[in-house]
Amino acid sequence: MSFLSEKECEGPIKCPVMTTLSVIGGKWKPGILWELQNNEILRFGQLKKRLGTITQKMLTQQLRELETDGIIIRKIYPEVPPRVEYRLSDYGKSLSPVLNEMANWGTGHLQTITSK
Amino acid sequence: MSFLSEKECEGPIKCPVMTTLSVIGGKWKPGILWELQNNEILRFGQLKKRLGTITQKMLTQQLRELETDGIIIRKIYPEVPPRVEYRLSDYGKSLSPVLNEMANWGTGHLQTITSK
DNA sequence: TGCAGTAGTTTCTTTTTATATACTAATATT
DNA sequence: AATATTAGTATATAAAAAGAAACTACTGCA
Repeated sequence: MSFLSEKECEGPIKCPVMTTLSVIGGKWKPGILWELQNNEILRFGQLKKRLGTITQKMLTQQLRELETDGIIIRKIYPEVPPRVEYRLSDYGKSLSPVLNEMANWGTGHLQTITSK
Repeated sequence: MSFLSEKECEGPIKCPVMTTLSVIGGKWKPGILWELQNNEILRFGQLKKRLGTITQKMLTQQLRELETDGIIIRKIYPEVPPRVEYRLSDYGKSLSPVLNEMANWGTGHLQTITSK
């Protein structure tokens, strides 16, 4: 009937929806996840190009957070010039139903608001 | 295979995940939606009490945004002292699969991070 | 010697979000 | 006449998120 228990959304106890938001929220994370969902492996520069207007600082920062949360895997090749590859972890792949639902609803909502 | 098309996440075209985020994101909206999902009808003051530490300004602001997006319905009773009731619209109820997935994943994630 | 290439880091500024606090209106109750 | 009640507004402030721009390291190549 409900999607979370009363206690989980009260007082100092964390609401699980907000927990999810803390992992995939923000301006760039959805785009990063989307790219990694579609491409399996991407280097830093490729990711940056695909995201278009993101700054290096933001990309690094968001990637680090996703890595810390166990969503993505960062693989460094000790070469010069440097090469770093990013991919979704298995845990990160477990987000796909969430992202799917969000994307579906968002697509419908976009139609709703642009057609009236 | 994928949850959104390439174009939908590029350039000036809006990413549908971010569209959804723009409606349900932020610090207080998940909590508001959760309360209205569980209680059907709530007055301003009841909502405020349940959310604990939210300020009146933020509550008003977030409620107005949800109303503008068609997610909730605001019913004013011309009484003194004033009475205003909030409830989810049918459109707002269409968010429940999204919130469900988010809550499920968030619950699992909370366990993951607190058990290690 | 000096430049290209990659994946960053650092510092500073701007923008966006959120908070704190005080104030209002209209009536009923004390 | 003062006070409580409810759902807000208004104004100012603080904190968080994002952006801009410059800088670094290491090596190969011209």
